[in-house]
Amino acid sequence: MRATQLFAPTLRDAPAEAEVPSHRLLLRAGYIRKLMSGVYTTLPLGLRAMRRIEAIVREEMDAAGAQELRMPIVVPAEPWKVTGRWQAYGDEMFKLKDRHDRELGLTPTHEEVITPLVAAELPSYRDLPVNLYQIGWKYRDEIRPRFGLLRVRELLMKDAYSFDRDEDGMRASYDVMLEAYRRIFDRLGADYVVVEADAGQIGGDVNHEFLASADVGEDLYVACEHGDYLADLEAATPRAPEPAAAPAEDLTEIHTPGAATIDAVADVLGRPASEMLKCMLFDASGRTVAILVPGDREVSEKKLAKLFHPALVRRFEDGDFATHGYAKGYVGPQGLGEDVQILADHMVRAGSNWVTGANRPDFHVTGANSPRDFRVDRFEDLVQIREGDVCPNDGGALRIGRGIVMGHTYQLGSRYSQPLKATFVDEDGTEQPYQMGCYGIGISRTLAAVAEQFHDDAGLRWPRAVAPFDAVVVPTNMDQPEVVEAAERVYAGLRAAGLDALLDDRQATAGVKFADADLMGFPVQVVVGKRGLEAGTIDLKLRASGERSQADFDEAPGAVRELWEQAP
RNA sequence: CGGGACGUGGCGCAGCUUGGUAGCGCGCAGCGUUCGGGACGCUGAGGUCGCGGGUUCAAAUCCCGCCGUCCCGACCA
Repeated sequence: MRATQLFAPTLRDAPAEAEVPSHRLLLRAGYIRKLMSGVYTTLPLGLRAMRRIEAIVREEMDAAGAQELRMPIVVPAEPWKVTGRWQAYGDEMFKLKDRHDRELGLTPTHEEVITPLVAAELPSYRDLPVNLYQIGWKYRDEIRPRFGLLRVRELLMKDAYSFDRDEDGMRASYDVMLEAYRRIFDRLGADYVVVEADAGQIGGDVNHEFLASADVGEDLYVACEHGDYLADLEAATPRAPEPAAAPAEDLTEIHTPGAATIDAVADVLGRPASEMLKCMLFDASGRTVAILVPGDREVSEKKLAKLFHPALVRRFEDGDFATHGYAKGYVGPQGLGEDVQILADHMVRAGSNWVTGANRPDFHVTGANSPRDFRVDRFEDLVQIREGDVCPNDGGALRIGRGIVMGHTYQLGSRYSQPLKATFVDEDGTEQPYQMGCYGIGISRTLAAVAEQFHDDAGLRWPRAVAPFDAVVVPTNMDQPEVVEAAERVYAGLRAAGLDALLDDRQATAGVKFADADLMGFPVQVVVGKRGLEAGTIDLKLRASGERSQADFDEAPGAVRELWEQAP
């Protein structure tokens, strides 16, 4: 490819709207352009890089026994209503109507398409297992698209779906996919972790996320300092501390005027927040629930949502306090009626002689102990995890990291096959729902995630698995025919050596070409100039390390290939 | 949706407080000089100042409404 024929407009200044490195650099280096919020055009360089990723994904999917197909992106509403996701996705799903006023949607994922397809065509246990995948566009009307390709409304995704006869089969298929995913991300050169995660909108029990570690990652995960525990922040469960055995003090009411927050009470009493018992009220589809956590901890509303699913949990608002007659800021678990369910975090077990609300304005109590002064219906994992919490496996300290979700795998079981009545006839003649798994990789996001990990001040510096070109040949003196001619020969030699090279044949100064080469991030730069030619050499630069070297002009292809192989 | 900011040639910005001529850098075109880390000179093209309304003799500038974009929160590949 010649630069004069490549549509790759570079920007000297970063557009003001781009904040994170991947967004800024993909725009500047001419990989993408924005059409509207969360929707991007992929320019030739971006498309090449994405195709490199796709190729690796395809190879590993095929090797793992999955077959590629392609499904529509415009789909009828009905199956989505059957599975409940028409409702569950809500405004996040793009919805439209055709001329007959039929409700249609743009696909956020494809369970509702593939499941009926398989059910109609693979009626026997003899047809199983099967694993089908596609690489295609997904649509999600995100609340807030951001960070360039990292969170968009139109995304390129590889989605695979496995269908098995029973749960053992599903788990086996799942394990095969997990292995394939590891190979994919290893080959991409990305620095990533695999964590147990929250299932979100998709559903199912077991699931894993593949996270590229990155400062701009929106997903928090916890990792044990000893490396034996990894989990998504929302799925992580710290080890519950040992119950404490302090002598119980008397329950005493104290006057705490105006101290309606934990901090205020801690201030008034001169005691740490960890000795307070935070009692938060929630409404779980009409039922009142009290959640107890130590005063220095936050309640994880995601964990609550999961615990109470399918009931909808929401925090009490001012109106709720009023109608139920609770004093906001002064609620304590003592004396709450039987109609109120009281859940406490495991950490509450470890404390005693709590300071908590007295259930009337401007008063708290000290010395509150369970079960003498208040009851706990159930102990659950309810707190938001934080740095330094205790690893459930070995007691090590947990650290919090940030990552970008590149892939997510789920064991769905019959979450979709059941409602969609997708069944096969088993060996014993009975109808059984398929046991499914689904496996996603955000191709466009992965490109951005890799860019987050591989860049410097000068621009992108792709690992060779992703780079749109393996090398760029830069003739420095376009006014000198012998230089141009030599560059052409090197370019031809590289192609003969199996390298996908870009020849920067633009009538531009060397400085411009060097700057663009750095910006675009090709692994190897080959400089052909007058100076070198006189000595019979070319100059090489490894983008990743900035390391420069020389090679004999006559041995250019071999030398470049050798250097390229040293690239990450 | 709640909170914050921004919208002026392709990109980055100034001008707005205190209404009166639309300006700078980069990029783009032509000519010349340069030519191994974003060269230089001269000449030139390019702007409904986001949109609509209002105030005013006069609005990029003041007022109202709308739209768009970005950032912080709840969602996800």
